[in-house]
Amino acid sequence: MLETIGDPWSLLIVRDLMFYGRKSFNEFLNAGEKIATNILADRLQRLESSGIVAKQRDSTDARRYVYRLTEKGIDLTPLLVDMILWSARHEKTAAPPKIVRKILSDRDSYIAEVRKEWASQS
Amino acid sequence: MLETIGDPWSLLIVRDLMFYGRKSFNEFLNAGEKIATNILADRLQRLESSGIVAKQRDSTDARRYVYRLTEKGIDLTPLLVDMILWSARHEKTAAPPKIVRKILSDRDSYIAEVRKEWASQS
DNA sequence: CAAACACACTTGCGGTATGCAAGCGAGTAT
DNA sequence: ATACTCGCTTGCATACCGCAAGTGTGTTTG
Repeated sequence: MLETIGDPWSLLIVRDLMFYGRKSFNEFLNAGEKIATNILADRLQRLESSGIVAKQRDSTDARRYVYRLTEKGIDLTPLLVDMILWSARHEKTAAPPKIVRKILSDRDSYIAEVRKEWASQS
Repeated sequence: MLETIGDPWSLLIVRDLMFYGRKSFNEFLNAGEKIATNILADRLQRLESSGIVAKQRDSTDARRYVYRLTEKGIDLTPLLVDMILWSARHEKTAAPPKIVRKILSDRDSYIAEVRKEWASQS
């Protein structure tokens, strides 16, 4: 658990994947958090080998890979949602207020919504 | 958020505090995870300065300090509970099966229970 | 078709954080 | 008074990280 989740970068990648629709190496890289390329490559590989994300070639551009959440990764949704809630409450959060408000009004249905979005892809 | 939570050791300390009733330096140190003393001292200080735990002298033994969760720390309960659930589902977890079963049957009331236990101390 | 470019990495290097063992000062037990 | 406990602090070797540059494969452009 903590080997995979207890790492800031891994969590950020999962978050980008889950909430922001980012899915390729460059999209993660340019996500504003300034992760180094070697660290990103390493974390993606770990996330893959721990079965949280899956990697496949982009069908439209063969140099590119597409990363997606596995079932195990999708199951992290409640956890990330709780992180967002906690941050919103106790720290100046960077999360979009729109999402925060939505989660605050109904956590469970928001989780169900995220799950539904991913259901088609996995 | 990730500065405080995105660190494995900090999370373990909060967990020990929240679920296992550990509250002194030595109790954290001998919690089986083999954290180094310098790291433990550093993490406790960070947790304190970020307002997640509070430190005070033990009234029965003046060499000892007692650490306890603040309101901000207690609010991490749902998050830790979700971690336990996720681990129980996807990894061979080290969490006591008894607790896991209890959480599985009713997450919200378990969280309320933890909160209640801490209410008296804060 | 060749040259330029994009993408996902990999490598080298200097700096920071970590693990380990030992030590230290204040307080307690004998 | 002496030995011991507790919560650190210090020194040192190793591991990890951030940054910049380079590599190989695949794609676009003239």
